[in-house]
Amino acid sequence: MPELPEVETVRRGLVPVMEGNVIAQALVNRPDLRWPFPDNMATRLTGQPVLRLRRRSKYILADLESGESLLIHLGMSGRMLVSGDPLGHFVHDHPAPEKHDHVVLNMNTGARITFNDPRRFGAMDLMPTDSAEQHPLLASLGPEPLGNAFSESHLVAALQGRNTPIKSALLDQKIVAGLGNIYVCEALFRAGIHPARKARRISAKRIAALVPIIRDVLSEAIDAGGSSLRDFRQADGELGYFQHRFDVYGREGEPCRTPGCSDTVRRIVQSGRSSFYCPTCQR
DNA sequence: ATGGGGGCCTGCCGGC
DNA sequence: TGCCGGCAGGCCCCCA
Repeated sequence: MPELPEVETVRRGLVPVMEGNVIAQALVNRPDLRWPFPDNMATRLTGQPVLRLRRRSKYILADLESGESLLIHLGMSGRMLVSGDPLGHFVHDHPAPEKHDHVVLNMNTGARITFNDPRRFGAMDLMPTDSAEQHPLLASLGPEPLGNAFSESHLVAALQGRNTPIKSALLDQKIVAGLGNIYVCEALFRAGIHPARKARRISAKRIAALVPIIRDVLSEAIDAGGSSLRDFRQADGELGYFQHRFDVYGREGEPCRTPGCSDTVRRIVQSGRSSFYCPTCQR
């Protein structure tokens, strides 16, 4: 159930296993996830050296020597399991296959990467590396929140006149890429902004303050993922799931963490999604 | 153009 | 114990 920090954690975990190594064999166990896999995906992956692993928003891109890039999206329930890694970072033995193991990549090093996704909201696709940005899933994405293009002036301009709740606006991947429900809730808590407040009713000053807060929330989560990744290496090789301490997300009815605040975290539903917030601290 | 809602899937959890 | 409704962190598509 990954947002940007979880995807980045998965990418970092895959780098030592994939980058510079060859996909000796790709096994594709069903014709599709959310969408059909591209024609001959297994053939187009098999034998390919992986030059580089990149991330754009919540997507991982593996650049192959053939000039194609493999796009990986984990959807809501996608997981990457690494086993048989000769570097010793992950479990050495290959575990028994499990339900929902949809794609398996056997590397020339003996490492195996298994993509497991029960809900199948995930996706894989292949496209030319040199036009990857034009891929339909990537073409209309807004700036990376940890990059220079995500500036205070960008966010102020993007929210200008928008009549939608700030919560919905920050979930809009065209405005800023990579945020999901959890980190939007967390960022709005830190910024002291009520999730239902209309974007156009928030002062430019408060919008601008959101930019470093969003960066901090995501960076801290990535750091937390990096530290727990070491634990997973000793455990079962699973990448991307880690416990992180949230201030409001999933804490309905529990005390607000703001020092001196005696209120409790509330939950409201916006566009069918839960929003968690403190009514005293967020206006 | 913008904003809101439905739908895709399976698994899990709490209540009866 | 079993069944059922509600819920889940993403994203696309359609409609007003």
